[in-house]
Amino acid sequence: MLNYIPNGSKSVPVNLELLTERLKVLAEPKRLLIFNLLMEGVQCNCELGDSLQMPPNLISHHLSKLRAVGLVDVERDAVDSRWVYYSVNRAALDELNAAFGAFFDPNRIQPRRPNCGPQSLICP
Amino acid sequence: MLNYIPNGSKSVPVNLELLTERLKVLAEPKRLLIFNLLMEGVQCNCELGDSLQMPPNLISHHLSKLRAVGLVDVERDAVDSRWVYYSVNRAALDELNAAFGAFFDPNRIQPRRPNCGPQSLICP
DNA sequence: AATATAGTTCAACATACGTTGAATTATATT
DNA sequence: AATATAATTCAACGTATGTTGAACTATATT
Repeated sequence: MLNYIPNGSKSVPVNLELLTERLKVLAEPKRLLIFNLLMEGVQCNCELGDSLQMPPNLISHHLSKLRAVGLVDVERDAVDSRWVYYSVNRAALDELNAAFGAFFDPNRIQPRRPNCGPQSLICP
Repeated sequence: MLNYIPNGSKSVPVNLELLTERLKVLAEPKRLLIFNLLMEGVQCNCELGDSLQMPPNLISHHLSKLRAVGLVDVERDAVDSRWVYYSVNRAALDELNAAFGAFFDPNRIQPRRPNCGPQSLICP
């Protein structure tokens, strides 16, 4: 019902859709650099643009993708609302680490159980 | 020399190029499903195609991308070399987990140190 | 020798996506 | 009121990439 993979889906330990979605957003060189700066606490658009030598509209674009998957939060400055501050969403980061760790856990690796090939008698 | 990011690069704890490269390969729904089956020990092309209901040439294509970044190994059957068996490269998986864990470590999150905005006196 | 099988490679297509420059919004300053 | 500033949105472009069907390679079987 969740998906129609005959064999594989039964033991998938995580929400694969969410994991793929977030990995896709992170798997981009400049976005990963932006995220890295956010991990260090740097936050406003202009700072990111200066540090990474990227135009502000590109920063905006990449940040909107990071926001779309919940990895980054936004807050406007209380004194001068022209400034917006970006930060890593801690809960999403924890979720990401948990999902990634569960999926890529080396202990999940199983030895080959041949259902096919000349050393098997099941498959044609 | 390594790269020309003025501020951000100094404390990046991992090889960002390799991490991005591998995440890019994994951040694709069907490839993640293939990799999931390989974690479970299923290995030959035909099995993957049957389980995921995908044509063998597509399986080949995705597996070649997983191989290209070292995450998957290939071995031909000793008895009948028409069959090829795919497996997760344990060393690469460990590397991936180490890099991911180091980069997305929640302890890396720092509070904002304003270099910009109205609450700062440095930046215009 | 001829046929079948497992898998790969190739060419072509459609779509997704990062990048760019200009226009736009919203707030603050003069 | 007019100008400046921080950021976003929009339209357009070029490239990258997943998908498909057919051709091809290599090995095994009859």
